[in-house]
Amino acid sequence: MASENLSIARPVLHEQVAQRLRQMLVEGLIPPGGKLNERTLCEELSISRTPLREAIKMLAAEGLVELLPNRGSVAVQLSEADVHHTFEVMAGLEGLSGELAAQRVTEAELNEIKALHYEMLAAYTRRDLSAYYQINAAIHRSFNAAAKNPVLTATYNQVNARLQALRFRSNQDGDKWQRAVDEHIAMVQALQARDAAALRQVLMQHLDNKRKVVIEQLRSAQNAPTTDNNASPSLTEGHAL
Amino acid sequence: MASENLSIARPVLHEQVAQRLRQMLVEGLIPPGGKLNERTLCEELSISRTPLREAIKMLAAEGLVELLPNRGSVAVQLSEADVHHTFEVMAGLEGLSGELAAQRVTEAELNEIKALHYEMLAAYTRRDLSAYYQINAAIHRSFNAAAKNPVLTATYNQVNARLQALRFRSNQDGDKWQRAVDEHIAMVQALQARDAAALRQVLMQHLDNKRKVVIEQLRSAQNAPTTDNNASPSLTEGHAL
DNA sequence: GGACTATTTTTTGTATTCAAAATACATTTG
DNA sequence: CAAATGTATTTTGAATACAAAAAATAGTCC
Repeated sequence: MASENLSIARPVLHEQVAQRLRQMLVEGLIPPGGKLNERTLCEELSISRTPLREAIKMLAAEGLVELLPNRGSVAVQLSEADVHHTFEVMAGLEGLSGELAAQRVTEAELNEIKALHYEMLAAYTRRDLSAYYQINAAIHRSFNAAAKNPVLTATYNQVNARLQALRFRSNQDGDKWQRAVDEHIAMVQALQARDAAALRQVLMQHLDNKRKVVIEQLRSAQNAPTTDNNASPSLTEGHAL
Repeated sequence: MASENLSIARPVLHEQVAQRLRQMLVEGLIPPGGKLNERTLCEELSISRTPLREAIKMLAAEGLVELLPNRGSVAVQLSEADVHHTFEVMAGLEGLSGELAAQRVTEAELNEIKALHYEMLAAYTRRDLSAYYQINAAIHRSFNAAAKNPVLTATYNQVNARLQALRFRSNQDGDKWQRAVDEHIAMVQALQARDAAALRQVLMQHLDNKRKVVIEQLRSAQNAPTTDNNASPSLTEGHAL
């Protein structure tokens, strides 16, 4: 868990395949609930079934796919309760991340976060949703990095990956977007003040609001299902976390 | 993620193997840093390499083993920093568990926890460490169950599994054991009062203290290494969480 | 004798093969 | 025609076979 290898990464097939499959799941190329046909995927990726199956087992352990004994595997399809629970855990992890970041953030890191924050405000002012998302994600990564706990980062990323596959797009609504931005302002203030409790509070609230938006969207998407070729309640493109 | 099957569970080999390997890792049959020789394990478990390798990939995704490209896999050996970081995450998850449990615990659950608590006090009074551990684990499971968040439970268990392989034995010291018991008393009080913030605080403090004890033991074990046949810093038997 | 290299052996990674289960399809029967 | 049953096909599960890399061993040279 500590040994890092600096030599040029020679590709290990099952690792490459896992990475590729993760991408396909997050990008919705394999929709939630969609089946992972081994033969088809082997042909698409030009590999044999052995490394493919090994990769699928890894994704199953990560909670991205579900194994159905003797019936293959499908991309996880989170129920509304699942989404609720997952966001609760994400909020807890974000809160912890904030607490630790407030204690451990360096001046340089704080400065970079502030810079990103202003970039985000710019994107918001322009109502540039795409740029906003990218910067938003970068800010969250920076908070995580400032917390300086690789186990937390890994756990966070793993849980987050399941939500990414939902491909929701929050902050469509102007009101909620404004609120999210307000929360971001409070975050930076709390971080600068090194106020762990406050930062935790803001981050958890932030995630809580995001959860509400996502569940709301999930519901409306369920009521008005799109004419999707493959059965899936996936929403529009874009990653909101 | 939601579908449950009540039909007779037919064993799936890679799943069985993964379970068996987890057991071997937690029980120290495969010591931290120990190599997982595929041929040997195949013979021991009377299976072919395919399901074994699939199981190993799952354990790697769970963070219990590390994959060394072209060189097989080894049981993770947590550095002191790793242990520190892992406990930090555990504390965050426990804290969240407590917060949710305080909000959601039923009277029946609370009652059972109180019963377990008194059993624990009995075990402590008798200085019955083995019984204490078992009851302690049951109490923590009950808290988790009361939180009613399966994602949290799964995440908690996965992170916890890595620590289990350390096989440490805290509370040897009378003073620290007393403190742990005091914390347990505070836990039950906070839960009964449905005081989420207080329960979170106590649980995080509890984990924090446990972390200190474990790291202390890790250090003393490193300084005075036992005449172990296989290279491993594993301590005495017993699971302290 | 020690360090280096060549060769053998072992071990891991991947592909292929075989077996079993599930699904799809066709046929029969009420 | 619908339901049920039997058969063929597909798909998954597991074992074996083959290839490549790493480790171990032996031999050579200085």
